[in-house]
Amino acid sequence: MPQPLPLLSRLTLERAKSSHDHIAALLGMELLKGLYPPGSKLPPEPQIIERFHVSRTVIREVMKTLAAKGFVISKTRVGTRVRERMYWNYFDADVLAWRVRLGFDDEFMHGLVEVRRALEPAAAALAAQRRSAQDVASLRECLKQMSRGGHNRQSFAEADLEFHLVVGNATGNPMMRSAASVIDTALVASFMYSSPVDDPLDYQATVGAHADIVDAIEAGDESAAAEAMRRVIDIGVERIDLTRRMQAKKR
Amino acid sequence: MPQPLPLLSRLTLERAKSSHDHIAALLGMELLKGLYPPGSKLPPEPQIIERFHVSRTVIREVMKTLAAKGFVISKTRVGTRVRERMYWNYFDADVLAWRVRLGFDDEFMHGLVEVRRALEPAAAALAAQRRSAQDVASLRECLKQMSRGGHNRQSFAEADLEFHLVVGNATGNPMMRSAASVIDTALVASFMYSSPVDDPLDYQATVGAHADIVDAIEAGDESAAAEAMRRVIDIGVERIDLTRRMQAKKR
DNA sequence: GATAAGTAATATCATACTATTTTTTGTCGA
DNA sequence: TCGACAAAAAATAGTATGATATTACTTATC
Repeated sequence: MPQPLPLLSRLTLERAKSSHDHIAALLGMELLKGLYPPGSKLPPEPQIIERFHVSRTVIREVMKTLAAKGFVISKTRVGTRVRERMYWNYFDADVLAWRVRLGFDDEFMHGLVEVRRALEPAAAALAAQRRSAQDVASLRECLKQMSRGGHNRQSFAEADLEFHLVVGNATGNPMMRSAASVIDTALVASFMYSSPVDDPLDYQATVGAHADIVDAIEAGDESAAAEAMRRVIDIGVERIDLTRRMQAKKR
Repeated sequence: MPQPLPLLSRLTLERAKSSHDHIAALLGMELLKGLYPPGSKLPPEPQIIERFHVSRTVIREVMKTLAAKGFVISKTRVGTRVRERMYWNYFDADVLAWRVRLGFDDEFMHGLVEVRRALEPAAAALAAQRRSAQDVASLRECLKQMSRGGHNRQSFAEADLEFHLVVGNATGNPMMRSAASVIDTALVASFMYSSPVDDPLDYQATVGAHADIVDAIEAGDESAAAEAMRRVIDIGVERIDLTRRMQAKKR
């Protein structure tokens, strides 16, 4: 039987991996950092091989991975060139994981939230429009998981992620599903930074707002579902802003 | 000097390419078609090699590409397994190109439009909030390109795509930029199916609606920009629905 | 049952060879 | 002498092949 899926592990643990994954992440992060500006050429294969002490096979497969994510493009005789940032696929679990590893700065946070505010209320509205009885049952189950006491940051984050994945699924739109999956995984990583479980009031508000979403979806009320989803996102933003201000004061 | 970018060519032409790209597209499309259900295992390497008559190198690089897009995951001794559809990266130029090649059915169209209606008005609003003088100038230039006469489907589609890319760029949000780039490229492929240039009234309405977007962005009016963007999308939807109905009648 | 040996699949390595394009060089004609 | 075209060379990624390493499942052994 297939294993249960490693939900957050990809973003959080990142331990020992294949040399391919290791080097892909390293080069990916260097690209994200802007070490190789768009339009410039990456060093030729032999040089990269030299640098990492691996076989050409590994390097080539890494390049294929980076090319698949829109970062580079290779041409015979010409070399491997970095593409314009516009073509970099930020809607990608690996890319976001690399980005998070680079640091969770304000700019990145806000960009993520902007996308989330655009997509997720729309997803909630679609879910309200098309939800099946099964979807609603799954959401209620998620809610139960979230509201059961005794959560730590990790376990609450997983429950929260699961909730949003189910909403994405209920839209019946594959693109929404895949977007929700990617975005939320990255967002939830922020829970490692500041989490609702640290503050009882925050915790209660978060769970309550999620319950509102379920109610609206069950009732088939699109605009209420979208509105409730917006509230959930905003609560998260406030928490993060608050944490930041407190940390700034401490310094 | 770097070449001008091949905007649509990736989605439309798809000519002779490397065997890697060819096989990646083939397997990617088979996966999209559901030929290998999630959870199942792909045939082992030797069998795939047999099938395509290429070297192991090529097959392995194809697998890395598919893995990078979230379609499969390979493990030593276990084999290559198809992942749940939720993890497939639909926000990807290649994946959308494969999907388009499979056919532009209603369901796909509407899914695309739903995402577009969620993201692009938000992008327009952000652009209105942050636009630079340079952005506005670029948009005006795009508009001029769109409204100059003598367009064929391809050339108008390119001008339209460029417009939306500039809007995405003006948001200053990398995720918005990359999303706009991917989505619009796929959407614009629909212009090969039905284009505003075929009908003078439609053409005029489309250009006019785009002009409204620029005006709103320049004025910094977020909600007007979002609203105008919604109108642009809806005009496109109407055109496509109309084309479909006429084609259905013909049969 | 727990442990160890075997085995089948991908992961990596090493070394060729091929194909494609850019650059250079050479040739011819004006 | 200059310029235009053509042929040759060189550089780089693309493909091919076979060997070894690693890993997780299976079976055998105690």
